[in-house]
Amino acid sequence: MGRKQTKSGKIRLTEVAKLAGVSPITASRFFRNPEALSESKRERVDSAVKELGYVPNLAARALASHRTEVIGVVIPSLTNNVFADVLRGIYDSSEGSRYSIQLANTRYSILQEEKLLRLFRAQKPAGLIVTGINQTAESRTILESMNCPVTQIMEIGDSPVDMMVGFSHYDASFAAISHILEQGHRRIGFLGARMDPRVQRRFEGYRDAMKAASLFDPNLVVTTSVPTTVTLGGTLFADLLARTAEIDAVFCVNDDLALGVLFECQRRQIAVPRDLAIVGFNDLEFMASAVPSLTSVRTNRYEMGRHAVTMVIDAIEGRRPREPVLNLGFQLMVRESSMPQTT
Amino acid sequence: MGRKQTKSGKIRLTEVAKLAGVSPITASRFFRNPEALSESKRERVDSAVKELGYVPNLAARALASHRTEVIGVVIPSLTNNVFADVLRGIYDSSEGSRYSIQLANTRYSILQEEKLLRLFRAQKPAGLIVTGINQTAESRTILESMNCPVTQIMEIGDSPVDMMVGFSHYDASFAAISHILEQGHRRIGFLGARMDPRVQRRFEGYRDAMKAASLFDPNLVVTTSVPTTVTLGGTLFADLLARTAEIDAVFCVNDDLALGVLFECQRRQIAVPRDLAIVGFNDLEFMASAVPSLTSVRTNRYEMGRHAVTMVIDAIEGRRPREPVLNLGFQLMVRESSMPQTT
DNA sequence: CAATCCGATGGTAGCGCTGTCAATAATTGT
DNA sequence: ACAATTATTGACAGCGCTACCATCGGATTG
Repeated sequence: MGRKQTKSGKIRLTEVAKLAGVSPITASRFFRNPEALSESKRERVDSAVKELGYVPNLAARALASHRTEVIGVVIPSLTNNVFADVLRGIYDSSEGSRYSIQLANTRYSILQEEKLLRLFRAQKPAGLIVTGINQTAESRTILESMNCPVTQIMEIGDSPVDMMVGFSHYDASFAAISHILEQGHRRIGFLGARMDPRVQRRFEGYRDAMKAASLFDPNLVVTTSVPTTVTLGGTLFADLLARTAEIDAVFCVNDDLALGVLFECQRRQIAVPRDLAIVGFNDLEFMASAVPSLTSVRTNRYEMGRHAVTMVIDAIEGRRPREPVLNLGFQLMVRESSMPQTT
Repeated sequence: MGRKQTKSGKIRLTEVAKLAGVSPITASRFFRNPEALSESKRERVDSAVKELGYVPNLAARALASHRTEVIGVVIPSLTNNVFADVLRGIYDSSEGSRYSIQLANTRYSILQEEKLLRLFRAQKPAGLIVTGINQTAESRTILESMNCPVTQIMEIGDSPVDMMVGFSHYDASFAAISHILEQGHRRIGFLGARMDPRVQRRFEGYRDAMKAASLFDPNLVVTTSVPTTVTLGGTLFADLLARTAEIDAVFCVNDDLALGVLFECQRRQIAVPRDLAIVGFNDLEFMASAVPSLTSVRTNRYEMGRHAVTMVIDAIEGRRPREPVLNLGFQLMVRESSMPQTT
């Protein structure tokens, strides 16, 4: 790391420049555009930086350049496992770049989102990653006025603000229901909690797949605006059973609910999959090791985070993608809970 | 929000001051120390700010004041549910304050931690929150040279760098084992994954409780450095069974492992709690709704996050706590998995 | 060989705010 | 009533960096 700054005090770019025998502005260019320097100067500055242990003052840089090296990330929840994976992808791929991540949590409130976006605008971020495609008109206006690359994540749709990485929740849900139907089930319940826009789209996939088979029945649908928990899965399932006794299968909008349903089945001695098939969504890790193992829809959350950051950074640096919308797809992970019963 | 800045361009503090009929420095003080202004000026500046929709330039502020309004947070994992709760507490209580959170992830590497702390030091944060008490000597030196309040979270110990919020993993674990022993179990297995310092301390609590009862046996201990998953819980349990057939109970260092053990028991037709008691750690939400419901040690993670931020902000603003170490304790949540069998 | 262009470098002038300290006004004590 | 004290306020001078434009050889061109 080179010799630490001694009593002399602050190491500024000027000091580096002096030691390297160049002008401060040349030293500055060393950081921002090293290719513009001649080989010799580049090396001289480089060794001066190391020698002095120089660390750039980000505030000064931001003030002078009217830009920051911050990528804002707006997500609706910190607790939801789904976002943990996305965040990991985001932090992993921001590491090693010059950009730092600034996280903000809307708690599923679009008004809070507006407020946060306004805050971000004031800080002039280099780029922005926002969750979903259902911003308010005002939020969209803010995003468009930001003058920086924006990536919407978690889902895809027409009319991106700028770029998008995600997958179709509708298609994923439709595929899951098709699979359940193929197993011969007719009465497929739908369990939904916190009906945010993406969950809403999963419902639409369910509804359309059921309607296509002429099997849609509103009595099969149980939803709530309450946030998801495992316990809630059991509760919703109990509600469903209370409403209609004949149930072949249950599609849960996420894996926590599915696990809750499994536990409730165990409590009620309902054999899975013999008496009831269960399918979840997201494919959290525990789904594979439950007994019976639980079918789910795998989504590429970590990759979503990684791509979002890469796309934003590329765009900041002028490398715009050919296609602004990146569909990461999904995979149906068929497991025991929805398979023809074995043994 | 007042009239937006029109074509006129940038709204600087100078513009606000002009409109309010005061000097720029007075307007500046309006933000940093409003009580120092006379009632009348304060109102005049306040309405000028609203009138113009003024937003302070944080970079300029940081450059001039040699400080930022950033609280750095260093955690070892983004995926671990435990930290999700802590983070929620942190973000919740930083909201509404002037401070913003800068998150960094060490991935359980103490070298990475050193590197991140060095990075933070360069940015002169207003305060810092770091996980655990096992920093390297170098990390401690960096922390001490930071010249800002530091709170260590997740556990407590002697010799805080500055402040601490957490609980004793040793005591919590000891209490859990004592409870299992009280149920009459003698052969209590220990299952541990990713043996980070806090998990290590849980092991020590287990070991000492077992030794006190003259029941400690190294064959009962199965650990790995692999990160925790539910599936891993099953695997470790299988390993334990392969090693010693006689097992009364299993203590898992976290709830994911405990759930994995439960699933493995279901696979092997081992009745819980009749044939085996299971106790986890953290008390994640699903523990209460598993079948049978699973005993765990509840920790106050959200509160830990909240307190950490509050303590740091208070310290930044000169309100130092009387006691630098805050013990948030734990509660043993006794459930079916460790109770005398019913029915 | 002058005209042109280009890559590499430097000088000047702030970016928008606050630390420091001095200056002024208001208040108090004796 | 007058000095001493305490609240308010302001002037000045940067903080450390980069945008912008100017400069200056040297390569390219017809």
